[in-house]
Amino acid sequence: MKNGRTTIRDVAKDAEVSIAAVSKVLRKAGGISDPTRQRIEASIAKLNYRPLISARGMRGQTYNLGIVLSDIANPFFSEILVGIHAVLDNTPYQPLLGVTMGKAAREQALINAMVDRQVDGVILIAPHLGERSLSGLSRQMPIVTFGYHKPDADTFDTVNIEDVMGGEIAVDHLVAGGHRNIMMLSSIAEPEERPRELTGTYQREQGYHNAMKRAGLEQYARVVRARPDPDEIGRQVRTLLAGENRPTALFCWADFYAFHVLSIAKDLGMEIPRDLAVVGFDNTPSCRLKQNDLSSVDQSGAVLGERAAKALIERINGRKQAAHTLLLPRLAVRGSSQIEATEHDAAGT
Amino acid sequence: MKNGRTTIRDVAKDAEVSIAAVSKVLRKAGGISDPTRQRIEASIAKLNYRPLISARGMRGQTYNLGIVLSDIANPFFSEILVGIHAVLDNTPYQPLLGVTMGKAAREQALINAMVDRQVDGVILIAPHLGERSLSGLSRQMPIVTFGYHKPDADTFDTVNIEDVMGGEIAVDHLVAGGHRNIMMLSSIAEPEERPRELTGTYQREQGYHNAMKRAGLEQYARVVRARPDPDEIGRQVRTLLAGENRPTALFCWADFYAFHVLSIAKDLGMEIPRDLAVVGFDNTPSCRLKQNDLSSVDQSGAVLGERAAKALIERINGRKQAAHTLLLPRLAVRGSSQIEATEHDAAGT
DNA sequence: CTGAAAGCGCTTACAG
DNA sequence: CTGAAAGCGCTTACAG
Repeated sequence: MKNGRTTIRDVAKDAEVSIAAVSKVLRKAGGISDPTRQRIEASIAKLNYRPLISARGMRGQTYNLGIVLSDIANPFFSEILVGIHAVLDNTPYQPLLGVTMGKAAREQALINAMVDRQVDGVILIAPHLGERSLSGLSRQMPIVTFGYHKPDADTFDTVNIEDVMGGEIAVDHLVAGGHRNIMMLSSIAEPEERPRELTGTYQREQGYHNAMKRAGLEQYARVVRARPDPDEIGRQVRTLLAGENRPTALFCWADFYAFHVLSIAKDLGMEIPRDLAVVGFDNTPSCRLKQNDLSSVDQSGAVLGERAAKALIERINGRKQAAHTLLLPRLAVRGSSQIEATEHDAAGT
Repeated sequence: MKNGRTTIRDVAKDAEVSIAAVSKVLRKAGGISDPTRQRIEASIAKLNYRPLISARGMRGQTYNLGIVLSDIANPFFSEILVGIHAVLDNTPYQPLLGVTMGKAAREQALINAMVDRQVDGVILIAPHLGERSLSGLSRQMPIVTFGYHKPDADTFDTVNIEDVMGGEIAVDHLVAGGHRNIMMLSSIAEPEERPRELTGTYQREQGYHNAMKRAGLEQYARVVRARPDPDEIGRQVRTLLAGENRPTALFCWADFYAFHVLSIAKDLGMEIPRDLAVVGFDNTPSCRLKQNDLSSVDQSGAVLGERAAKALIERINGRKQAAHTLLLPRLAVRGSSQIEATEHDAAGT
């Protein structure tokens, strides 16, 4: 009698039925006559009864879904969460968010914590785990990943955008603007279990190389990588912009990096896009601010989140084969890559 | 035998003791001889045993802590989470994040979900609930709030910064810079249960008024409020800057609003700080970017998060009287409010 | 359709 | 110090 909380027994007594009958109504399990069901539903409402999750967990589902992400500060990830919430809002499922703060060890600890809490399934956003860990985990519970390019995975679902194409359209746009010396600013993480080839970042690099090759600009192709740390980004970009073969255009794997590029360029007295054209990735809301006015490859976080949540619920409801979703990116052109560009006339240029 | 998960019974068998003994070791409950304890600990490690949270929840603690926040995209809130994580990292407690997306109804639903999941306590970040709901909730479990100015609450703890002082030092700084027509851009939310007087936003408005009065500028004092929506902020600010008594300086209740002000000012061809000085609040990382270069009232999110987490754990461990923490803000001066200012020479001016 | 009973994996008095 | 037993609030076969 925890805090005098209303239990299934109280409801059964009030509706004058067995607790088994109440349980069946709760789970919409059928095998209940209409009048009985209505009586039970009335008692549930009257007593404001909500089942205790621990007790359910001892036998059945917890209706908890684990959401694991590395960086809660990333606005793009927030949009994914919005999409996930939109799907979950009308379901009994409750998201349990876990943040790894970029530490791979915390990711494993967090997943263990979620297993211990018997989540019904988990969405991993840009996971750092390797394939073995992931497929091991997927034997225990349904899994959907985002930002993990493994379209042949057969024990878990993936949701991604075509990151290769994202890199390509960014570079194509810069090439069309007359740029030849186009460089890419990418990211690098600590050594980790996951093969780098599976990350969106790597795929974007591939897209960059593809487009440079196609444009006959292979000799200009150069990728610089920095850890997601303002100081290191600063060092790399300053070196880059002070160097001999200083680029006229820079494709950044994420808006976050691009904003730092804009900051450094401004600090160096450079004018954007005259002295340097910049294109980011994610099309986060800050891109629209005039002080940034950043062109960016758009991937709809909300749509991605919705797809991931739907896939997970399908899995929980019994789907056995893997489903792999691949969405297409589009480019939002703004002033950082096009003189006198606005979002409107950009298309006409 | 869920997935063949290792249970307390397996450990007991391996260590050749009773499950009660294992339980005592798990909870560090004492009443176990040293050799027995060591044998049990060895078995736990050997079998990689972790207790099932649901089963613990049926009798004792879940070691889950609820963290409820409105907006996961707010970088300041992310910093609070960093602080919370820092404290929790070396404890058995696991944070369960819930996001209300600014909807008061979701806040109540989320709290219910956490009650159903038997969290040992909850940290509410800028809650929308009224006092009755909060004190009712605090009878069920330990509660710590942030951004809820209720220093006389006796059933829950509060952690805050001195928001009134925050408003004052922002305005004092602008007054010292020669400004007289200083306005404030504040926020307004949908009607809600919580009295507005308890919010940091309101307290910042009070600080604004205090400082204006002290400087003899009462006749200039004017607060404009906008919902946290880019379009509405845009409308309000454009009206403001086009009006007769257009301000020479604007104090914004949050950096997010200030960034939009910078964007609009740029769009209107205004020069910052010559045509308009701007001061924000929170000192989020983007303030440092040169395209923003935004002066801002600093409240250390990480410290606030640590304090909140520590207070909650103290409560869980038995503290009965309320504890109220009040931290002091400081101003980070940058170019948006001071000509030729850098973070270094600002102090000398 | 309906309900009595077993049992999930722990914790907590309690007896030895 | 040690362990047998009751019980937390549900779900799940199973019998009627």
